[in-house]
Amino acid sequence: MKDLHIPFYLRLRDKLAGDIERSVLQHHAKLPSERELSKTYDLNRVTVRQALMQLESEGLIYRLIRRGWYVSPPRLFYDPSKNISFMDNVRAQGHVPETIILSKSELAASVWTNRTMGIELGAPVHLLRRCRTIDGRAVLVEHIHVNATLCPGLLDLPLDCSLTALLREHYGIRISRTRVNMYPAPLNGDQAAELNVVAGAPGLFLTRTSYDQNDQVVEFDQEFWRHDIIEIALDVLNNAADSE
Amino acid sequence: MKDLHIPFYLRLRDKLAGDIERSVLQHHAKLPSERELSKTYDLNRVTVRQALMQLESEGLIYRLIRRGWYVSPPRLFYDPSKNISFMDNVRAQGHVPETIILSKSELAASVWTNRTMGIELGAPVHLLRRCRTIDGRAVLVEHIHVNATLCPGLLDLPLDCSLTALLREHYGIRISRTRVNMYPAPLNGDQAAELNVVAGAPGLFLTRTSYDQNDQVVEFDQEFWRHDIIEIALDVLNNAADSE
DNA sequence: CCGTAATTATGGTGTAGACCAGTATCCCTT
DNA sequence: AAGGGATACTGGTCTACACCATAATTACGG
Repeated sequence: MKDLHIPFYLRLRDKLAGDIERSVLQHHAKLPSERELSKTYDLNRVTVRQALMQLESEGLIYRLIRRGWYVSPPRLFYDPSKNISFMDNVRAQGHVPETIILSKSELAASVWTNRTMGIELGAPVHLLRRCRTIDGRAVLVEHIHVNATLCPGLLDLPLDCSLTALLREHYGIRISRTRVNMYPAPLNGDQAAELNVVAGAPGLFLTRTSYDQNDQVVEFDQEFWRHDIIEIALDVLNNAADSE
Repeated sequence: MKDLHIPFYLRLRDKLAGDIERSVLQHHAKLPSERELSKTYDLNRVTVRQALMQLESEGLIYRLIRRGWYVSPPRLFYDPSKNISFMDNVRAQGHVPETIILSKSELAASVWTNRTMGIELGAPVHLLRRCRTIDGRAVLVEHIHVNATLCPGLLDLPLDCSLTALLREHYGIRISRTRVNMYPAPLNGDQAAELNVVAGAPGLFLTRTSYDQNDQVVEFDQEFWRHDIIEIALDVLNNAADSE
């Protein structure tokens, strides 16, 4: 026998999801306050929040911390197998991208840097932290580590565009291959603050390890995305002998 | 001035995360019950659950519905750009995969099927629902739609292995390219039940659209993954003219 | 008219308690 | 020894309330 009872928080979820689908609520529209929803649907505020957080995890709504809940716009497509820059990709889909430099510094390679990048302990490393926005909304923060021995003075160049282009044009470094890793993970402390979300909000963690012609790690990039911003999409061409 | 106050639920999170990292708690080990944690750390059960759900969303722990919370094992690597079958991929990483047929049926193409697969309305479509496990634990359910006109009788063949192999060997169909899409999304109702998780638990939604030599959609696969199971990893080779 | 201070409203965090629906266990009966 | 039923326990859902920090708004004073 099936359980036909649907919890209140899922019913409210369905109601609101329906309103969004039928465009009763437009993109970036503000939802009523939690207390107001609580009153109109005669539910406890805790239950209302359960429904809202459900919708958030589905990517249908997002929140501005201590300000309210808003309807999410459609996702941005991202193809990790292609080397299209963030700026170009966003523009190609009809939106306005922006890059904000949060901080830049040079530090000595730690044990961790040695492990992930193969840079000898104490050697100089550039650390660049940037925030990217789409249509004025912060969608990701990134921490970029660059082997400073290969590109001294990099941080004095204009850093609000493609780093790969800078490396190629100013230092003759060509990225031959890039390793991309990603998995869903919540945004914590610092990243959450930059993105104006509550600590622990769902996110997508993506790393990019770029190797040069000599198979040396030039750049190690950690990207913390809001989870509801992107949809990963790639085309796979099938070679002769494969199984699935 | 920074806010130095750390909420109780995050402190408990940190404590438990530390225990897991230092292997005080082993993989698949059961955590104390919510009420017990509530008592030992002198916190309300709601607050304890907040910490547990935080750890769940980070992929550090998972839950068996109404049974308890357990420590997650490491993630499985998955390269969407390669055509390695689930079975091979799991085995290659030292685990035991299994495929369970949930249901199989033939139905007439709906409007939705027409849109996504380009099959004319009313034409026959095979629908296969499977569940995949790793070391005995259900990790994903998949709904596979196959253009039945191209492969009559497919459902009478053994379906617990690679479909692509069946299509090639029995029908001479070769998949020339596959479109892979994915984004984080919670598991709802049916999928959640199959995976023994609570409705709304975090997940990863992945679709695979396979085209044959004539660029016709042969197979449309929807996969609902537990979010903590996989890490997507792929290598990108850089061509001559790219930006980032 | 503008800038600032006070007020109000909002979401974020937390407590205490309750009931329900499944799971696991143990004990009793056969 | 095996089966079955009562029972304790677990997580899942929900209420009612409270307090805080910050955002938005209003009121006030120069």
